[in-house]
Amino acid sequence: MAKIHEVAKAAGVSISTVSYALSGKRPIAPDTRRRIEEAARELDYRPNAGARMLAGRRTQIFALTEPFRADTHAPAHMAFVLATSIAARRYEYDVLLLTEEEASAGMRRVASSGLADAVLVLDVAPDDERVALARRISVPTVFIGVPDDHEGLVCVDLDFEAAAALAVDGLAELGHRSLGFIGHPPAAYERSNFPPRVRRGFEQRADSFGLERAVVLPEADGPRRTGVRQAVRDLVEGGATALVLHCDDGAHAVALDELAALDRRVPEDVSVVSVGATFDTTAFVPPIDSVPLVPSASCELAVELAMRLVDGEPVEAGVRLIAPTSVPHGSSAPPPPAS
Amino acid sequence: MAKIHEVAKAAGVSISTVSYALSGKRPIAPDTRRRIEEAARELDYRPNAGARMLAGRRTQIFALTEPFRADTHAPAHMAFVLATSIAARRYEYDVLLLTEEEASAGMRRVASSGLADAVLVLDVAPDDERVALARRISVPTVFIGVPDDHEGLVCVDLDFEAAAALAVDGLAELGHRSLGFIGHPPAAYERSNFPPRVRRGFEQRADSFGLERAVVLPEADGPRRTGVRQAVRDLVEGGATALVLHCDDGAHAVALDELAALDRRVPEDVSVVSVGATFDTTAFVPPIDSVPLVPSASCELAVELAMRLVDGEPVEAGVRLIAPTSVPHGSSAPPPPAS
DNA sequence: GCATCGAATCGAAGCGCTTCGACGATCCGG
DNA sequence: CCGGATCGTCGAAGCGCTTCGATTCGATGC
Repeated sequence: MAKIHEVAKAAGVSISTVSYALSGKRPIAPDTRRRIEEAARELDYRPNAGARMLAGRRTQIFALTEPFRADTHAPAHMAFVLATSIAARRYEYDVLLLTEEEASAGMRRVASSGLADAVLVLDVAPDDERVALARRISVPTVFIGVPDDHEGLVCVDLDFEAAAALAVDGLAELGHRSLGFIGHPPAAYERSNFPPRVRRGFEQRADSFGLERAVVLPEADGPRRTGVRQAVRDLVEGGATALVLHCDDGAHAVALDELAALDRRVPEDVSVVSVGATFDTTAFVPPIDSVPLVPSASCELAVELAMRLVDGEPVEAGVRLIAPTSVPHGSSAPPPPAS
Repeated sequence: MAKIHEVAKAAGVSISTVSYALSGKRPIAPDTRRRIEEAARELDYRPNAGARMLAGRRTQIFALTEPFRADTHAPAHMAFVLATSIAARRYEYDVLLLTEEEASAGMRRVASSGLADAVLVLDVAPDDERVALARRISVPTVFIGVPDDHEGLVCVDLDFEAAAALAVDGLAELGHRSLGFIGHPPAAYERSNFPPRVRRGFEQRADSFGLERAVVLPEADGPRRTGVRQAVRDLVEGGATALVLHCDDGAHAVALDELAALDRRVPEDVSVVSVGATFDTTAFVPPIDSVPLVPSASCELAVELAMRLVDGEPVEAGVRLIAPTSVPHGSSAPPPPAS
């Protein structure tokens, strides 16, 4: 743990010159800068974090609040945490993780102790308590997800409605007239902000095309997933020629398994499209068309906005919706000729 | 963001008195302390993190390095991160998350900038590069997991060998003479430190009882998990009357499904015991006996050791293995009478 | 040849806290 | 009733850095 003073001595300059050389905030003669950089490298010098925070009024830390509730879908959440942390590092920021009840209490604590320059909010609930908190604290806050009441907040998210609509578009274009939708368990529609948006997007776009549509939200009924199997059967037997899936990877696998059990080929007999998946839909048999939820897209934008706020640049409050893209893998085709 | 100076003025004392009253490091008259606490509460005062770090030589931060590799089993890793963060909060510590390549680079960075008081290492590989790093940096480091070369390191982990042995004990006592073992995919035995330990524990204990045993490490072959199904069939048809499972929850579910498909009842025809599971084995049908891996146990011990190191108390280097416990749920029984 | 200017560097003042040593007041024993 | 503990409180010295204003020096213009 070398100190700036030692670097200064080694390079034969004053400590302020070292500081300016390393931060680049004032011009330094090329030769001097070289000597300083070399000394710093040799001593493995890094500015002391505490001193830097105190003097520089920057902590270089983002607080990431992510409740990690017991029933959360771990892989997706992990993907967001990872994506945020990678995006933050691009700006030389570290990520402080606030989980569970600390997601709120920690947010307050971190804000009033000045431990973080900004707060990023993940796993947003429709009536999230962190919304009120965000309005109260003086630390810039960015939501990755859209709470019901988002007045005055900065929010970033995939345009889930458009994503579902995009899936419907593709199927309608292929000639499908009757679509089935398999969603998350009903509880997810209370707890999370996005499942209702996907459902709405599906329903509204299907309606606008005058398509028949049916929505099933199977319960999470243990590892056998009988709910999902039943849903597939009901939808297919009800005449759906295409399924739109917005559920976890296990449910995807089970749905495909059930289609196979029913002797329906994908895509010849039934088309399948996944919406809002964070996992790899090419790992299924067959690979599934996807309108994915890309964590890095949301997180990078969120981090960029957070940086702008930290830098005091003007950032308009409001919801930034990221346009979805469709990634085909051959799991949709025209419907079979009516039997 | 009130400052200590404002609290002092509000309470009519000097700032050092405020500091001592709030930290409890010197006796303060009860009445004075009350006034100070009240003022602090009213102003929502929290010591500035940077100033505290600088003056107090404590950052109140643990760095948690967790690579989060793409192929890691998200739920288990999330459970460890969560457990660590909860354990840390008990000591008023926050957790800084270092993922991916930052797991190593960040460890170095954090150590030399004094951003964290200690480093906790998760998802330990047998030949983990963080081992060398840990020896080089001056920040106390605790491993949750046991790398091959752990000379001089402080490591904490479940005693996986004993866990597998415990499962074998139970089955042997019930009279089973032939055991099957379903493990993780072969790659996991290179990448992670604990699968080989479970396997070894199983084999050695089975051998010491003179039991027949067979080990299968099914490939992760996509959502259909045909490898696991095949493994179950092979083992059962090979005469195993009990299965020891050390694999992810999906494989558990598939294994049970396959047993049902084979018309083998659990536990009447085949006993099933899970080893090292972080998930809830009572969610299966039927609920499965478990010798679980309890993240909070490892993480709490790790955090306690880290605290001792931070406090300069003597901590002996070495591996601390946590004794396993068996949690029966009715999925094992005596083997069926020989047919 | 002298005032002027810009570039490069330096010194010193904090940032907000913890902690050390000191000090006044109160208490006790003798 | 005085000397010495003891208790509670205070002032001031840092912690290691950033940043502001000042200074130095060679180059430039007139």
